Amino acid sequence: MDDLYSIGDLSREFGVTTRTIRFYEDQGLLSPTRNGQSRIYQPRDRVRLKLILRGKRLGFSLKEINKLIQLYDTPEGEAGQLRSFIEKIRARRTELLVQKDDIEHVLDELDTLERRCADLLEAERGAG
Amino acid sequence: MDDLYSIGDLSREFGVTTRTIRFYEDQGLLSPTRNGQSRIYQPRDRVRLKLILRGKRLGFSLKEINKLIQLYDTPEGEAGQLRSFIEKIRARRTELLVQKDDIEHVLDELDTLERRCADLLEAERGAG
DNA sequence: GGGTTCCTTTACGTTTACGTAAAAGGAAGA
DNA sequence: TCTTCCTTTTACGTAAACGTAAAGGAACCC
Repeated sequence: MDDLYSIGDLSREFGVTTRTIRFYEDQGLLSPTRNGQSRIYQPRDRVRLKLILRGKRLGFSLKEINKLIQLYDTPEGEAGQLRSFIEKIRARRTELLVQKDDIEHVLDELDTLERRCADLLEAERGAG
Repeated sequence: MDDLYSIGDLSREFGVTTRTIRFYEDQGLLSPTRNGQSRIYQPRDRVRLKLILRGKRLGFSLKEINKLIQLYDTPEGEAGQLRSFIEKIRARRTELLVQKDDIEHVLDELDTLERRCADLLEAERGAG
């Protein structure tokens, strides 16, 4: 229909089970509307699922993902809260920078490994 | 002593519990020597623990980390094995590139969020 | 020789993130 | 109408990665 998705649609599009999607809803990460009993997902729900899966790829727990999402949703005030939010953001950024560094290290190492393997293959071809 | 570490040393240095280190050993990721009953860690064990923790930061499971470590240790031949190793390496690299991209996205978003929070703080200061 | 600290093994408990099975309802197609 | 497919809720099961508690041994300090 008109930019509306069933649970099966999203399941297929993102390669996760319907169980998973329902679980995310149960954890408060998604809140689709209903048509009778059936869940109906709007584009914004789809975007949110995308964000959740990105968070997962980055090793965030669902709880953390929930908090990050709430960070977007609540443009709320109160200085204390805001300051602690900023702290969390900075901590997270530091972690991510470390992760990025890790990734670059590992990419280098993977290059080395692949070359080593290729060399070994060459050697076998020459001898075998 | 002379480049030897107790389990407590490593625990303190890397900020993990001794339970965790023993668990890694139980899973075949570490194999320290012994002095009587006590575990003795050589520099190479320390390096390996470092690798394990980096792997964890990147979201690898202990099983995957085990395989990656074995990739280093076994310069073994047989073409079939090598080809499948190369496949795995390439698949992993693709995943890591996606992760790196994810991280850059999130870093941008964190910047935006932090600025938003800072602005809100300014506003409160002006009003409060 | 009692206290403290560090180490050991054994083993049950816990959290996260789903998997999987059971039982049932609605809608589309032959 | 029968079958098939998609959906629902409920609920027990599970793998990973440790936490935590119990019970004990060895070393050091005063």
